[in-house]
Amino acid sequence: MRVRFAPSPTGALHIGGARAALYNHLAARGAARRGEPSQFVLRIEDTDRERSTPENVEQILDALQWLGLDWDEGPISQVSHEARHREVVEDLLTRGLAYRTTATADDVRAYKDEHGADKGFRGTDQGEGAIRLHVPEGELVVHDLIRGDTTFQNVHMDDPVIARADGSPLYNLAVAVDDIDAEITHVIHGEDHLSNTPKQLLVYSALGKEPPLFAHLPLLHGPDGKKLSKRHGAASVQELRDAGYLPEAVINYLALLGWGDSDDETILSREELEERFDVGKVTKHPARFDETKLRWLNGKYLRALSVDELTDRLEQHTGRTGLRGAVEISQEKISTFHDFWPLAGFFFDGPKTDDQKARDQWLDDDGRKTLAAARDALGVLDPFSLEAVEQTLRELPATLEVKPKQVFQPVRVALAGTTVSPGIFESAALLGKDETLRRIDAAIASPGT
RNA sequence: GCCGCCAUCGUCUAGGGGACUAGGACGCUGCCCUCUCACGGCGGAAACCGGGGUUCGAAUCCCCGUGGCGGUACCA
Repeated sequence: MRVRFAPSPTGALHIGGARAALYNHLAARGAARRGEPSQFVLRIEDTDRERSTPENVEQILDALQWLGLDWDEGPISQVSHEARHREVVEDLLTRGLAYRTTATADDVRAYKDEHGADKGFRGTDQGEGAIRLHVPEGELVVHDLIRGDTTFQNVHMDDPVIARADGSPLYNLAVAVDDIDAEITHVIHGEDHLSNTPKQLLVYSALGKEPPLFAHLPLLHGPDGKKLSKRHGAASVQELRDAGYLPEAVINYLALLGWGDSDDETILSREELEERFDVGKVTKHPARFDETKLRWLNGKYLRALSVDELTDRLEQHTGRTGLRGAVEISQEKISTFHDFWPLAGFFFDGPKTDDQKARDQWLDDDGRKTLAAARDALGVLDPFSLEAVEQTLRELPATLEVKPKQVFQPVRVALAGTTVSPGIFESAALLGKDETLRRIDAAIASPGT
């Protein structure tokens, strides 16, 4: 099996593109596991000279690497094959299968007004202008692994332009030729290409080649059911990375977005995905990209990481060091990298100052009295260990004849400046005796209302 | 307009004529755990787009309708 991912470098790697890449990759690696020699080819579809830039290519390669989607061949620039494409075009011209015409899009429209909207444009050779392929009579059948056969009546198809007036090849010609030359066996790509496929079939048949197997993946939509785009938040792989997601979670989520097998497992390793994935079982309908489930999945993967591993990644993501202690006691409370700092930043930046409500509620007169008692009890501890802190604070409610919460929350607000934090004993132990006492003193000195 | 694809809980899906009182997951929700928030555990509500067929029997097959989406470039 030989598959390819062929993005056009017109921007960042879109999530839909990443999913297409993943499905190709899983298909190839899965087949390889079953003993079938398989390759995943990366080709850059850069024949659109206006929009294709080296920066965009770089972005796409970065994103694929981040996701762990490695390729066996490439990246191959489609433009680098231009000579070959021109040669094919010449050949088709010589054999009378293609012709030159100066007809423009407007002319095509005019032709249809005259011949009926359901009659495709048919031109004649004018010796100059763009190069179009003659569409024969009959019908073309796309054999699709996901949706079965789709039949297109040739009369509806305009003679497709395969090269510009200057001879530069266009997408439908270049794709087919490159897939033939690269001996691609399975073309797995977006459903937006479904209506292009008959045109490519024409090229295959003009060249006397057997077409590959096709699989047209349904498109991805945003939460509102509209085509996924920037305004839905994260729409590209780099945005997901920046938002603090783990690549392994993104892979798992994407794999299950539009595909599922009879097994009800949700958490699937790369290996399991490769073993189980079957492109024929991809759903036929579009799927909505919903970040909620990705968040949950990401939390699962995050918690499965060792403290060292998570610390390492978090330090890379935040550019800070010395996070291990805070990471250890925050791990079960965060779902993405981005959740970390809002939760644990107070260890490093001091208590939060933007939660007046918490101060008002817990640092009132009663609260500060409790804090004073806590300060006295903690002040004599030596060593200031987690066990000692916990034992000391746990004894306080009974001594003061108040509810546990009335001790723990004021302490929490004193240390963190807010009512949400990692465990209070762990937090105090991590801050250490001096800092803990300093923060409690500060809270007693500057009360709420 | 024309061509084409699609349609199961709010979301992602399982289902390929009887095993369906339609299963799982996220989310929502009740309880438990509990120093906050989470995590975790145990429950709950929640769907076959509509109408015709075919059949002893349809979520599953066919037709029509409706709705969504894609294409309709000398873009990819």
